[in-house]
Amino acid sequence: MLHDVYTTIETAIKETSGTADALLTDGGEHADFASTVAFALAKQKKQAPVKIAQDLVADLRKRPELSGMTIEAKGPYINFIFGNAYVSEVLKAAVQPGYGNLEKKTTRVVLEHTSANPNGPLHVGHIRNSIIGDTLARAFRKAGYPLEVQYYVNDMGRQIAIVVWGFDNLDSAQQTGEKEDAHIARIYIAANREIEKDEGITQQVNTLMQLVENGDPATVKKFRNEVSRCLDGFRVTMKDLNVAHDRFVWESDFIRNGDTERIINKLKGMPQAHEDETLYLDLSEFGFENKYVIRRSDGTSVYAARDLAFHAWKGANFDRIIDVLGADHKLIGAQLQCTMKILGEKVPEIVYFEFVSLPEGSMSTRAGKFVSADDLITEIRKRAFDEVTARRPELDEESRKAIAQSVGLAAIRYDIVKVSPEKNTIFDWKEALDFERQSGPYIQYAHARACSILEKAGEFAECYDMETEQEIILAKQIAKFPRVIEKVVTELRPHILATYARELADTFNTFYHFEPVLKSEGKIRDRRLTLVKAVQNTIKESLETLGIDAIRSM
RNA sequence: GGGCCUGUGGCUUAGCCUGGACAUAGCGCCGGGCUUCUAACCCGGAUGUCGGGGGUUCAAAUCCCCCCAGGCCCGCCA
Repeated sequence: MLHDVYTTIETAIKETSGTADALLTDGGEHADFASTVAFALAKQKKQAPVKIAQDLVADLRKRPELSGMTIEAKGPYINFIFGNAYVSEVLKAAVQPGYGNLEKKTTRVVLEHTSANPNGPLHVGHIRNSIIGDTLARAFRKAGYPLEVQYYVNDMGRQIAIVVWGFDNLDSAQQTGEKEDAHIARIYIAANREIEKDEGITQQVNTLMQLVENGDPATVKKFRNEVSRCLDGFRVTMKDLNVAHDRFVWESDFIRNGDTERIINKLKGMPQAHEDETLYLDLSEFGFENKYVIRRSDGTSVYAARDLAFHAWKGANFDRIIDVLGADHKLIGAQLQCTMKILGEKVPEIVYFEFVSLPEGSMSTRAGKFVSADDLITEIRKRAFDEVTARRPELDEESRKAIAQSVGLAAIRYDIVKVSPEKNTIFDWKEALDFERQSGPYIQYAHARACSILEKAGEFAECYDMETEQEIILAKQIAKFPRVIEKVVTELRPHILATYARELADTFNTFYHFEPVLKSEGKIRDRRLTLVKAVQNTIKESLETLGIDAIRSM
């Protein structure tokens, strides 16, 4: 609906001014929309921008399609302020369940995220991938797309071979109470130490890799077994984070089913292909200087070959392919996109996020230097439980635990998703455990507050005619929600939703402190309750799209 | 050496793609607000060479060029 209004204004400006671009932008604090078209016309019309703006406003006010809207010239700016009819329309939609759902689409989307190597637990860097990916997934579903979310299981890598070697050759018993993925990390770290001491082990690891590629049943079974155990651990962590995948796709399947062989044969026929000891592509004409190796001299395939096969398969089954990958994948991601394009296959869209490091430096599973997501979850639940206990001592332990779990989840997810993905971040315990403003719990609190008012209010007659400045500001903030969802899926930037949800909570809190709801009477009470219902519903939809529980009490 | 990303008050951060009205907010700091709808809150104040320099433009945090600093990448690893 906001979109329709935008188009209407845009067309009106173009027709009135005769320009090709209406230069229409968000009006910020001044207006709902504003145009700077007067600046652009100043030179050609040889008139002052202020005069041009005044003349245009006079003409625009005559247009019937803009009636009900306040149009004014403020210096060279032309401001558009929506009328009450617009606000009423918005609120009618915003009180309905599923507000913000966009129209159903038929484009089938496949989204891959997390896909961490199964050689140790998910750490705070991996879950940046999970949370960006899962939030995008929720936004796509809200935007009406049929979507499948996949986890690509790298079960043939050197890391896994090292894990398998460790289990075969070291003291590898699982300790009591030790989670599967933590157990695997312990063996992986120990095995790497052995490799540093004795170079001969590398040969044994290479042998394991050859055996698995050739399909040696015993080796394949060992690899599958350890990888599965690690994934079981991941599933627990991801469930705690409210992150879900529809399908786990195993890398080795693309060897077994012949897809990798098929794509290699196809690549051989390309003009960019070169075959000496290895098979590689020369992509220098596209700006890539290094060789893009597809097959080793010993005949085994490399990761890139399997990845090409995987993406060709995705392209055959879906209309749009999106991958969420760490910034370290930028080069190979670009090479993959380039190669898919040359092959005439669908080109994946890739969302990159920069690294999360620790105050003491980069994280490394191999070196055992990382903060695991499980540790973070445990700590944050403890901290949240203490907080709930201090604030709500009257609640029984079970209720406090449930709230703490939701609050902890909110704190983690929001803390990660609120930052632009291209920003390098340093994990900070103090900040992660903060529940104040610009946090998930802050937004949950605003929601719980709205729920509390509605619960106390009981029945009321919905009224959509807002009057005071605070009411209208809040209603217009609510109006932006569907556009935010649209923007997230268009730009593939979920942090936009995080910012929006916080701003909506801010606006509601300000309203709450200035405009009494339950204490007002008659029509004023009805319309404010309607507004609270709309804001409660919009915050709820926002939180759920962020993968955060919209709890009714906290 | 080359490529990509980042650099915004003491700290963290939005805005940058699509240039425009006093640069967004949080933490911290100073001062206020709970016998009143949940104070995980609200209101007010101080704090900014938008990394540096050049350029384009009526107008630059935003576009272009150069430089500086940090991160990542440039493997017959994944």
